[in-house]
Amino acid sequence: MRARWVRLQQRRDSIIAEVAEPVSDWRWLTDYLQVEQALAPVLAAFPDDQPMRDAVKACRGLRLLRQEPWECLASFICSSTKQIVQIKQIVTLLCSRFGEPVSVPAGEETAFSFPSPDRIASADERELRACKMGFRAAYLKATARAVVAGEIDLNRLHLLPVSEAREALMDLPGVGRKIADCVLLFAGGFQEAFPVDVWVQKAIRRLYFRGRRVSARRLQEFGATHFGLWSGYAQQYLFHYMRVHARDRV
DNA sequence: GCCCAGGTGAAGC
DNA sequence: GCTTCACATGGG
Repeated sequence: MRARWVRLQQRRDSIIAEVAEPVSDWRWLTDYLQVEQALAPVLAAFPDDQPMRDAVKACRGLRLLRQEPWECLASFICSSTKQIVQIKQIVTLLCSRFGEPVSVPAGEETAFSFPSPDRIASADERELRACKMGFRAAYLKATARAVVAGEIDLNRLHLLPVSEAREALMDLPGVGRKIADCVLLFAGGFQEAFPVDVWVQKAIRRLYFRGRRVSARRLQEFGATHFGLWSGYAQQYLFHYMRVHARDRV
């Protein structure tokens, strides 16, 4: 997939995209933003309970992206026990040090593509650590090598049954259930994937278990069964609701 | 200083 | 099976 520069602005009923070069086919962007995905049937499939009603109300219009699989996988490998601002910083450093320059509009700062698996696989682990990813550097490099070696075909994961795709991802170093589910959901289009991170754990504990002590395993089970066929979307509404609108209030 | 962060893997019961 | 812990690094 070719890397492109784009700046987006949201308007009430539209999105304005500024690009570096003339574009005749916008599918690369509409696919990424998933703007063709009708939200009504998704929201209608959510459980009809107060937590989901509140989350939907607070996050009106929220959609999932359809990300490029390698970029998604590599970014989430860098994400474990990191704050989101720090993850952004790591990804920015990775791009500027290992990515390729992309064309930008006149007057804009140089921008870089997300680095290829090949480039990460051949990077020195110390160079990767210099991108502030700490112990995740070894995982990232080992996974890049596995991808380069053809041990997994990220671009064909979406053709597999979800459980097989998940197993293949979890065979990679540094990839457990949560990161695997993120890649399935954000890059593979598996709408039933339900990544359980600390935010979603908090959300489910507070909203559905009244703060009672529940094992992570049990929360995973609940998430996968309670929220229906579009549980991945439900997860994202809960996640965003919790992070941006509720935090400690719920 | 202390605690926590879009977890994982290894080791301990 | 489950729970606990180390793993880098930075922010609050």
